[in-house]
Amino acid sequence: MVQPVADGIQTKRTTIYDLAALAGTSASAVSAVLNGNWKKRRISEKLAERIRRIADEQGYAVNMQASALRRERSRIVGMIVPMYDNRYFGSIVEKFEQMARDRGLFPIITCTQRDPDLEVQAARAMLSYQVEFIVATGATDPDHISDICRAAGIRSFNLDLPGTKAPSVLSDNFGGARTLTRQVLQRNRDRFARNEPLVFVGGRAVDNTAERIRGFRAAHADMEIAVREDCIIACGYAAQKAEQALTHLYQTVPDHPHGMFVNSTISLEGVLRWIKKEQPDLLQTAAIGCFDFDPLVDLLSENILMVKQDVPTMLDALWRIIAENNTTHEVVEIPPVAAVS
Amino acid sequence: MVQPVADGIQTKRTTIYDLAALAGTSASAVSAVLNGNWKKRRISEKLAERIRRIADEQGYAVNMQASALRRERSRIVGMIVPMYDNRYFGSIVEKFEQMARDRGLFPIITCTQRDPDLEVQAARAMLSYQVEFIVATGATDPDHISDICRAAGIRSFNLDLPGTKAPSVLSDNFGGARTLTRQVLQRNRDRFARNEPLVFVGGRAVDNTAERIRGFRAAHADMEIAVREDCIIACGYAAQKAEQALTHLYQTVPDHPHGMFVNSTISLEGVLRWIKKEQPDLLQTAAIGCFDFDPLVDLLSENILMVKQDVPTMLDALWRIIAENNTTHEVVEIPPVAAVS
DNA sequence: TCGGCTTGTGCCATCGATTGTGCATTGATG
DNA sequence: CATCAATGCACAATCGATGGCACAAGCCGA
Repeated sequence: MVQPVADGIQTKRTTIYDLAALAGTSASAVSAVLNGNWKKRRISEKLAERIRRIADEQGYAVNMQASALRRERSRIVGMIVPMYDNRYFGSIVEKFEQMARDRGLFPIITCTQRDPDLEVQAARAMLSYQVEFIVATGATDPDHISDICRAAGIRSFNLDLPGTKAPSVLSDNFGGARTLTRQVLQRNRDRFARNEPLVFVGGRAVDNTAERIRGFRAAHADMEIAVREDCIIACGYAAQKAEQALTHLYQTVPDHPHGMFVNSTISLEGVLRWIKKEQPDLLQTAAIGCFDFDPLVDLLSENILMVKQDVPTMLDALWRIIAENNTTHEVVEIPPVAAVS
Repeated sequence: MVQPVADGIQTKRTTIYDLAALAGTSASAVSAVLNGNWKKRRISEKLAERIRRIADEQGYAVNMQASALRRERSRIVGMIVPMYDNRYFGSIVEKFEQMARDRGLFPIITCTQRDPDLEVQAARAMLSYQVEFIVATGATDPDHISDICRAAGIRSFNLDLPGTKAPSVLSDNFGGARTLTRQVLQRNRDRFARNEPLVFVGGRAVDNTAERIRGFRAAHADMEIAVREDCIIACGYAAQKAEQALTHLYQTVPDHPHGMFVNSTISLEGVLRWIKKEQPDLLQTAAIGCFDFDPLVDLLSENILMVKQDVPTMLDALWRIIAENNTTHEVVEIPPVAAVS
């Protein structure tokens, strides 16, 4: 079983059979010792120790493919994420990975560029690798992913954007948007003597944006300011879309307001590009709100208020639901941490 | 073989044996048809079509665990990344995933928090899942990862930070730092009438930071400005470290310069926090350079110049080396795109 | 009509790890 | 000394997909 060695590189990996031969015992003993249930199999401490030593010397690592096949349990868990272009998804991924590892699971994460086809393709690939469940984060079509998972008999969960066919954990978009909008309106009134509504930019009308717009409206009502219906622009998240939308707005709606509610940091990028090009002093004459947090923005600008979604609490809730294992499709809403700046 | 169904969820996945039974044929025919080499096995178009239809109806997905075990080829490729707290690593991961998928490979990526132990643990886990190679990006100890991979007989590659035991692709840190430093020195001279050296903040002396410091020195020499050796502070990348370092510098070195070379966007975060707290008008009286690019910073500040590392070209080079399959441990240096702002 | 060739399929061993089962020892007890 | 339980371990089947090989059926020319 021991293989030829070329240039210090083994052409073949060490298996439990190799270790068994080296230790003068059987593969089943090796397996039992190395995966920890050797006491159940009444293997002597002496043999266990010898096997462990030899495994160590050989730098043995289980073949998880074989293990998973036999156990019918892969210990792999999957997460689908839209993009890595912002701190929000970045921190979700970092935390998810860590929490998976803490539970002895192996996380595989893939970003799908907000592309529904890629999402489906990624989910199918994960199923082929026998993931134990899939978390669809900010998916464009969460229910489709749930359907695919259900057909394969594995669970799925939604994060950041809700679906109707799996449990969902998301921010309190209504509350967060309401608070943020109120703070921006207030600052425009106090600091810039602007008693006008805000422009709403970014996001897709079909997803959490609807709830945020509801919060946006509620805040205007709270402050007794009339919402400008023609200035609510759910143009998608991409920076360029936001930039174009504002260019268009300023060309076609002469009496538009100046403050803004921007629906993500990536949309904010487009907004800032537009500001730099077309309204370079806007940030000195009006406040902007951004639903999502970026520390660099926070440190560089006085007049951009942000809400920070509470990633740790969201992921705690997610893993609690994963552990619970019941079949209700509950929706858990987590309040954002706070609006800052 | 067909399993009981509960609540619309199959408790057991469909296998090629199930499909074979449904199609009235053998598992080997199903396998051959579904993985595309049915022509070699002279399976009739008619049977192939029937099998494909049934597989489709059943929503069949191969068990990659079984397939990989048998083929002795997982089609999984691994990448290790420090953190997701900046756009640079984010774009590396996005691009790597896409390029892996384009090649029919399944990427698994894990972030290791700049923790050497986690890096090793992650590499071992990937090896257990039989990855075909590992790319260590910005690793704190690339050679250790190379050693582990070599012991398992699989290839490894270094990205962003070089190692001596595997091919490496990285930015031209010397050239990039030299250009950036020169531009910042120039701007300090032109715009702020400061003819003084820069403070260097962030990074670890053992890694690419050394080359950047070399470029930093060269630029000072180019401009005939003496480097302040007591103001070169490779305090690590973490934001807090940079913040503390500057606090300490301003307390203990009274005649320090004011412009800065900051070694990453995450260090910049600490620098900006410190500026906001302790020197709120610094950005109006001195220019800062940052080795790494963040579009939001670019749009919000006039006086922060940045270099953008050329991720697409770096990854093209990486995959070229991966495809080449030769054993030299070459180091490829890619010039950054440009300094902007 | 018979051997030889092509075509189309099925059988079975195999990948490496896991686990139910069974079989020797050993020591204790009557 | 016989009996029995406890102890320590090995054997072999199994997970699902793959691919070498054998084999049957059909066809052709001699």
